[in-house]
Amino acid sequence: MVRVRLKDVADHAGVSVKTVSNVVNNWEYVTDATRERVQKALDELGYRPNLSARSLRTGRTNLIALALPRLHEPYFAELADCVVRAAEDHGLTVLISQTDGRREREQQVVSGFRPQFIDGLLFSPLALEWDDLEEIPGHPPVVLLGERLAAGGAADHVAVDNVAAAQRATQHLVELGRKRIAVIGAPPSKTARTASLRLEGYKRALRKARIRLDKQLLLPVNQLHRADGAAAMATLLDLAPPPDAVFCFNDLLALGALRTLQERGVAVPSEVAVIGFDDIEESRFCSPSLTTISPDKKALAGLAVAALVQRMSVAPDAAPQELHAGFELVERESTMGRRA
Amino acid sequence: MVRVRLKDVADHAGVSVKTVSNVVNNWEYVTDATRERVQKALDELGYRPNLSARSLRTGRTNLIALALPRLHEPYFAELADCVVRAAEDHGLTVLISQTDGRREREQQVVSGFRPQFIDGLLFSPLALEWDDLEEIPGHPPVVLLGERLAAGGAADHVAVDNVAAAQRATQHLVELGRKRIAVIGAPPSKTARTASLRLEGYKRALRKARIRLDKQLLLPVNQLHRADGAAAMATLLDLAPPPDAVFCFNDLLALGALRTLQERGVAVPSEVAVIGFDDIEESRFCSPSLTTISPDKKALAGLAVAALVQRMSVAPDAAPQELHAGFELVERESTMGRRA
DNA sequence: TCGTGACCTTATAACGTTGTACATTACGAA
DNA sequence: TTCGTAATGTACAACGTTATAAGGTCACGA
Repeated sequence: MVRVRLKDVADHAGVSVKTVSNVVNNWEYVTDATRERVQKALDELGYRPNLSARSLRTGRTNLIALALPRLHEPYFAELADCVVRAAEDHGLTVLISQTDGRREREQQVVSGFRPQFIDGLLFSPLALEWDDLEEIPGHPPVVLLGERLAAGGAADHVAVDNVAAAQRATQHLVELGRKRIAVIGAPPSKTARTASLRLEGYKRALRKARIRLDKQLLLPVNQLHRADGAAAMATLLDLAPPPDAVFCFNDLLALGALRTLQERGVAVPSEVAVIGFDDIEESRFCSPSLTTISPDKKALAGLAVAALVQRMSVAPDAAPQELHAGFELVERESTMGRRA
Repeated sequence: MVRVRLKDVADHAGVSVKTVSNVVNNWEYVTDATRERVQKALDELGYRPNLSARSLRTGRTNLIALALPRLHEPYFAELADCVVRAAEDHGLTVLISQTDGRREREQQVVSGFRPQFIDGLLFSPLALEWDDLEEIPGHPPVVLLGERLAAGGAADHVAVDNVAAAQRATQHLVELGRKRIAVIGAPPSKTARTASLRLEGYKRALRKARIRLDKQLLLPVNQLHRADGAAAMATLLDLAPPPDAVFCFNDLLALGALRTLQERGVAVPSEVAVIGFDDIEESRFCSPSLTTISPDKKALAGLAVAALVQRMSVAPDAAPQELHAGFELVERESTMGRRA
C-alpha cells in the first residue's frame, strides 16, 4: 500500500502543494502548462487522495447511510440496488446497514452509526416512531424511505401511495368477479402503518364495489415472511365458505400462500386468485407467476436520494416533505391464468 | 447537527484534550476520579468522535469494502448479510459495492474505490483475473471470496470445495437410481472457474458410479439466472430420451428449470429429479422445495473477514492462503418427493 | 525534610487536505 | 516608462484527533 501525498507530487512537479490540490480539484485558474506538468506528476506517482484528510478539512464525507431491516429480503435488496445507483449519480457512496427491524438497532443507527462520518441517512424504520427521531440530538439529515411510518413527522418521507395502490389491487380482484376477497397481512397493531394504509385502500375498493366487509377474511401476521403467508392461507381455506381471492400485503406472504394452495390442490386463479405487493424478482418466475403491485423502485430511490441531497446542502431546515413514487399493477398468472 | 469536539469536553471538565481522548480510548492510566468527571462531561455534551480526524491521525478507517456482482441476487445478498455480521465482531464496518461482474467496474473497485479510505477489500470477482490484481499498484489488502477465480494467485482465497460439493450433489442423484444426469450451467468458457470445478466433481461422481459421460447432457448458460435455467431445461426435455435428473450449478438455474418442468407437466422428482447449489432462502419455499448444496455462508464470511483482518494488521506479506468453508447436502422435495 | 519513583496529566506536534490572504507575473493602457 | 488589473501561484493556518515526550503530583522511605 503505497502512500503518495500532495506534497510528494508537488515536489516531483516543482510546484506548491496547493497548486497540486487545485489541479486535483479542477480549479479554474491554473495555466495549461502547469496543469499538464502537475497531471503528469500525478499520473507518474499514482496519486490517490486521502479521503479522511479531505473529509476532515471540508467537513463532508460524501457518504450516506442506507438503513433497512433485512438486506436478504428481496424487496430491500432490490431497493438498495436502486439507491446505490441513484446515489452514484450525485457522487455519493452508500453505506448499507441492517437494523433487523429492532428498535434498539434502529436507534443506534440514527444516533451513532459511524458518527460524524455520514452526511445523511436514508432510513426504512420498522419499530422507530417519529418522536424517537426528534429526541435524538445531533442526528444527521434523515429521509424516511418506505411506508412503515405515518406521514406528518419530522423528516421527509418517500413512499408509494399505499392507499391508492391497495385500492387498485383490490379493484383488480373485483373486476375479475371475485366477491370474497381476503387479506393476508392486516395490521396486527397500531404501529403497522403500511398495513393500515393498505387496509384502508382495500376497504375503499370494497365500498366502491358495494361488497360488505367480512372481518373473518382479514388475517394479521407476525412477520411478512413466506411462512406467515402459508399459515394464514391455511386458516383461510378452513373457512366455510373459503375466499375466492386473496390480497397479500407483500409478495413474500403471497408466495407462502401460493405454496399452501398448491399443497392443498386448490387451483390458482380459478378457485382462488392471489395478488401481492412489491414485485420482487421471484414473483415473475414462480409458478404460477404472481400478479402484484409494482412500486417504481427506481423513482422511489431517486426521489429519496434527491430529497436527502437537498436537505444536506440547500435547505436543511425546510418543512418536511411528503413524496410519492408511482406504482403499477402487473397482471400475471395468479389472477389471469396461464396464456395459451 | 451539533458538533462537540474533544476540546469542548475538555473545557467543560477542566482537563486537557488528551485526557479526554484517553478516557474515550479507555487508556489505562487515568484515575477513577478524572475518568468519572470526564465521562460526565462526555455524556452531558453528547460527544461523538469525528471519525475522519481519527482516521487521518491513526491511518485506519476500520472500514472494509465488500465488492460483489449483484446485490439483488439472493446468494450474494445473504452472503453480504453474513459478512456484515462477521465484520461487526471485529469492529469493522462494511461498505458494499456492486460490480455487475463487469471487468471495468471490478478494476475500479480494486484500484480506486474510495481510495485510502478502506483498510481492506473482500472481493467476489467475476471477470477479473489474477494478473489484473497484481498489476494494480497500491491496492489495499484483498481477500477473494467465492469460486470465480482459480486457486494459486496473489491473494487469500475463501470458498467451498466446489469439486467435493458437486461430487456430493451428483452422488445424491446416483443414489436415487438416476442414470441420465444432466448439468445446467456447464462452463461456457475457460474463465468460468467455478463451473469447471463443479463439472469436475460431477465427472468424478459419474466415474465412481460407472456411468458414461454424455456430452449432450451438459448445457452451458450465458448467465446464472432463472431464465437461462428455464431455457436449458426446455432443451433437455426435447432430447430423446430426456434426462431423469438435473444438477443445476446454482439455485436460480434450478428454479428456472423447475418452472419449465411444471409448465410441461413433467413430474418432479418422479420423472426428473432436480438439485441446485447455493441454498438461497427461496429454495426452501418454492414448490416443490429444492434439494441443494448449502455452502456454510456464515463460515465463509467468518473465514474471509478473519483472513482479511490478519492481512490488514498482523501478516500483510504472508504467503496467500487457500481456505475452504464447509457445505451440506440439504434434501428436499425436488429429489425426495413430498412427505406424507 | 528531601529525594525518588510511580503514576497521572498536559503541551505540542503531527496526520493530509483545502480555504484565506497575499505575492508574483503578464500585459495592455496611459 | 509606469501603473492598474486580472490571472496565476504560494505560504500558512486550520479541520479534530492521537502519539510523543516532557512535566506535575503524590506517597513513601531515608
